[in-house]
Amino acid sequence: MTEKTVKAKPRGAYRHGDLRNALLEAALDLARDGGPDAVVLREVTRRAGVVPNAAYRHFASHHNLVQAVRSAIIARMAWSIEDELGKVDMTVPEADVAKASLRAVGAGYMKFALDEPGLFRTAFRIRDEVNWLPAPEKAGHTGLNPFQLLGLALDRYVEAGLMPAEARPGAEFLAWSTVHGMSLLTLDGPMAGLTAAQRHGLQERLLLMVERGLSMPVATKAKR
Amino acid sequence: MTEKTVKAKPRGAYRHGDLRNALLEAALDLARDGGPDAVVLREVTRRAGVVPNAAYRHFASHHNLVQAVRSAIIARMAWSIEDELGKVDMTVPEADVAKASLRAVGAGYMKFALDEPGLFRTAFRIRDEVNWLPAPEKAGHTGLNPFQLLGLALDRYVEAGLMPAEARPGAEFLAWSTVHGMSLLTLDGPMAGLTAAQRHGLQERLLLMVERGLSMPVATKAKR
DNA sequence: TGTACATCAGTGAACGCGCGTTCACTGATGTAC
DNA sequence: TGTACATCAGTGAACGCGCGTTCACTGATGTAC
Repeated sequence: MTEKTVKAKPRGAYRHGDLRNALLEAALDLARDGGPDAVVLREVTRRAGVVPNAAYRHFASHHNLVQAVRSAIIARMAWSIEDELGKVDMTVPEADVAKASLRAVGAGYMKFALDEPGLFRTAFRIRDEVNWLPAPEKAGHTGLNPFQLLGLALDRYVEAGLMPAEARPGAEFLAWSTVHGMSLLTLDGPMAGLTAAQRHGLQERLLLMVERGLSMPVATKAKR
Repeated sequence: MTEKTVKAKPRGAYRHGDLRNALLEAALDLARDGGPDAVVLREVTRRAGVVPNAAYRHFASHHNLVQAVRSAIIARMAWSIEDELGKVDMTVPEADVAKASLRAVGAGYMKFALDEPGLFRTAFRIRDEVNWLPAPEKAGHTGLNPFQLLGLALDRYVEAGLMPAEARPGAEFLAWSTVHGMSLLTLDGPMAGLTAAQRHGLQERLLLMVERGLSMPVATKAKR
């Protein structure tokens, strides 16, 4: 099989056509199966059926490739959230829409983590260098990234009168912390051994906790 | 400096005496400065002034060493939590003690993450293989590990009547998720850019959110 | 419509690197007599 | 108290590995005339 390498190489392989995307796709496959450490430049090119240094026509370095992978993963996470948001019944009263929207964001986030543990781990092992600024390659179909989708849901909370306006700044971090933490504890931590039913129960309680927590007034003494 | 390697090698280096601990200490230093990827067997032995394979007298493999490092880190995290618990005023009413205890656990956890980012990342990148069972090498001065300390604080919650007994099971995961998530967002995520004051404000709100969230009754429909 | 040419995506070979791990060894130490 | 000996912690040398990255190249493709 490996002895006839010449055969394996399609002769018309010059001008791949869409190598950049092929590399990115291969890298995502590796991340999906093996997490961040599996995203190895040489293996990526191997999968794309190309010589290792060919990657340098499209990515300045391995590090560069990995950052692109990360962005692609964040975009997919946005899809997952958008999926859940799409299920929200918009015909109910404003406050219920707001609650359901926030839940959808949290649920979509955790769903993505559980469905794609390799991708999730990859996205969060690697530090984002562009300081979490909005960028098109991280956005979902709506053009918004997960952080922005969360922000929107929280805005609805305020508009619906569910959250005091002065509690709005920073609320993303409270909400995000909880679902992010639970995702990680489920993937690699002490929650890994739970059944799906137990997990769902806890997710439910967690989202309810956030719902209530956000409605509370901000303590003034916190200003110090 | 490096030319006279002979000089650098203390002649009486046979029988190091406490090499296992020296290796562990060196590995912790590496983890502290460089995170999980910095815990490299050869560098660990270099720091201990010993030849690479000497490590194999004390650890079966690199992986084994890393697990030992992980346990040591968890123990230190327990110390940090115990520190905070030690500050709790025990003369106040039971309910206030319970609240303060839970806060102390959360605060100690986040404090450790921020004070020792390298150690924190190391402990949570590596999957625990023994399924999070209590083990002496992960315990703090009280003989309890962080998870157990959290459990105790929650027990007090129930005893003080702050939490319905049926909400107790799994409550660790709700509480842990929040502080774990915030720790990570602060270290490597979008909260990295915040000022210390902003961080403290959010930590405060987060702990308050947990406090309230735990007091709520468990929805029966969650049983499905 | 046909030919000459510049472009530049992918090739082929090689590099230096540090890693984890193995093997047979040596000689300081503690123990038994 | 002194000698013989077994133990075993640390040595020295070597291994194979896959990695990211570099260099000079080649030849299919699109463009200009």
